[in-house]
Amino acid sequence: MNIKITLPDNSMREYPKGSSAMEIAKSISEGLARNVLAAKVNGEVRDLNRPIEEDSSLQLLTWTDAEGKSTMWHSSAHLMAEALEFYYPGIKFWVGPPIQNGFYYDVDFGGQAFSADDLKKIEDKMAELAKQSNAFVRKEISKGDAVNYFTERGDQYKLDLLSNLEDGGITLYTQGNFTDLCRGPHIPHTGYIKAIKLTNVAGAYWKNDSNNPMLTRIYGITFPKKSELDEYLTMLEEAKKRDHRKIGKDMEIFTFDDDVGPGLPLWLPNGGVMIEELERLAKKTEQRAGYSRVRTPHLAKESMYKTSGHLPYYEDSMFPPMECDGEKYYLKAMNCPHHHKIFKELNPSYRDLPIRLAEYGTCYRYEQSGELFGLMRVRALQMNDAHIYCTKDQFAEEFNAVNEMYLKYFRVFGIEKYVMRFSTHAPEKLGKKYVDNPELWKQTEDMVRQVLIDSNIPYIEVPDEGAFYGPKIDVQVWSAIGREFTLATNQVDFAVPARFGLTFRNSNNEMETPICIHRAPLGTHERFIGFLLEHYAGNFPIWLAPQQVSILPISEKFNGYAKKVLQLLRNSDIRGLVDDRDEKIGKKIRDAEIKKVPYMLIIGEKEEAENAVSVRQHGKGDQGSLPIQEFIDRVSKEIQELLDA
RNA sequence: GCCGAUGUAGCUCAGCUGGUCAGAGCUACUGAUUUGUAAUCAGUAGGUCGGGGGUUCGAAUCCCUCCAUCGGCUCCA
Repeated sequence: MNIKITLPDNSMREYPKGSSAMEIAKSISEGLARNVLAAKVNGEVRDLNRPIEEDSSLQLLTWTDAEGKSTMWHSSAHLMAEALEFYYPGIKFWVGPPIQNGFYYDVDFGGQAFSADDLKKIEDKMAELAKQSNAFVRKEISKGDAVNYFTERGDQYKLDLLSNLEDGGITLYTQGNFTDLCRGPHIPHTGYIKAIKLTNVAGAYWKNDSNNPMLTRIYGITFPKKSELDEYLTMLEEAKKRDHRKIGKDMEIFTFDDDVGPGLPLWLPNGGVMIEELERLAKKTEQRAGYSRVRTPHLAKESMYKTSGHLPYYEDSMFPPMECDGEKYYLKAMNCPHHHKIFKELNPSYRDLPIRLAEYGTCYRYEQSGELFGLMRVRALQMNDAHIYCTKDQFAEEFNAVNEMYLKYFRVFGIEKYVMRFSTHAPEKLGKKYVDNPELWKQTEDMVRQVLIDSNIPYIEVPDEGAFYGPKIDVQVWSAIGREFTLATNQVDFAVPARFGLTFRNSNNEMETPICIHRAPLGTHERFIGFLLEHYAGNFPIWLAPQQVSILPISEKFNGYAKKVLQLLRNSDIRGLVDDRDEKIGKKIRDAEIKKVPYMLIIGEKEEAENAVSVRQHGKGDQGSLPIQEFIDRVSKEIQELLDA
């Protein structure tokens, strides 16, 4: 009897019932059969050698398919487990999934020491086992037999997994001397794994719960070709060079100091310039969009955070309070309550709405010490914050305008890869995790969703991740080295204004509670500049570059003219420096290139005589000579165009 | 906070199992040189080897502890 197999190109072929995907691959081409790792049968990824019993659609997965990679990495995790068990008999395994780059396995070493120094011998053992081309053998087993098997081995972890599995469809996989409870699928045999790198070892809580004991998590990655591993390692090296902590140090953007404290960044002069430029951009953009700027203190009394409802939920993330005149004061971890107080003072009528209060507010959050990470996770942060108070009728338009602002910023910064993470509520948790107002949840979520759809913004919807007071959108971006960041956040709040008793007088002369939109398109200076450092690898667009022009006199004789040029640049708000060291021009150029200064002006006898400058552009080389004023006009125009994107 | 690792001049790093181990390059400073598109030469200066305690005749090197950083976990802008 034959079955019909439909391939991705919609062609159909007939095979005897019970043919395996591998046999089908061989029938198509030898080359394909050599490269195929797993098969997608009717949408389910499966082992290649499992017989196919009915008419099916079939996709043969290779290394170029994400699912092909995952299958290989999952199998690699098993291979690693086998190597680990060889050296550390009796250790217990939790789970070993494939991840974005490679795989890990969580291991309980039962008190035996294991460190990064031991990775090499495991790698070598894995290579040895891979060469044996041991088949991954799938075996269906009843739940009872499985429980017996793992009880006998005293494996509480696999028993825990089993307790959540239904009888039927439970499978074991064995390769060489290692057997694991596993749903599969796997590659046919270990010989497919040609290059192995165990990247690091770390602790991880069992079931990701910090109340549970820690297991040892070992990360690794494998490839079907040695050359691909080399490429991957080179890529990691490159990523290291773009790390914002390294660039930030090299370019003197920021630093930390033991005496100041962990997570409290000091912005060096170059970082100060970037902050000034970002704030200038934000203020201008917000001014045009009808925002009002306010300023609020860095602390407030305990009572305000009780009113806002932040204290009970947020106390652990706030710095401990300071006692003063018999009162407790907290450093602010968010600007919202202060802004709410301002709204209240304004006592507006519906004719005054929307009211948009903006502030680059400084907040302090007591992040756990292990969470601090360069500029990305800090304890003092300045947020591009604003709160928009509007009526229900105004909400969609206001929300859309906020989105437009996000998109403008993405253009200015050349951010092409982004996703909006739209977090909604979970109906069954109304009244617990979420404010109990189903109509408003539905209404605001529908409006937000519609704005996202209308503006054609890529987004993913995540249920049960909203704030307690409303749905929110987090902007996910990816830095050039592939690190994912939540850059900015945008939240709808229909609850806290009520807690503060915020009202406006509507057209019927009744008091009504406004909806509040929290938004911070540029996130915080800390995280945003951290992101920009990696995004641009320090090669900032000229408007943002701490130093825009380096003036390089050929010899000391021209230092005077160089200073004159510098003053002209400064008069036109262009940031420059004269390199008047007693060095040769080649050296000065080299140093300016390394510092990634966008423009270098080489100045000698000819330039001084002609009131000109010789322009060299970073990364592009000699651009010829220009009259000074022409250069200034060109730079000013370039800056304007970048900001008007 | 938890698991693991690391911490030597402003920067990048040597310094193996305790005894000329306090070093190199870059930077900075001084002098010579006065230079045309990615490194001129020479000299000088710089560190109680993260802090504190201990073991030892002797510790950057071994032990304890604290701090910070890094890789993860948890958490998040």
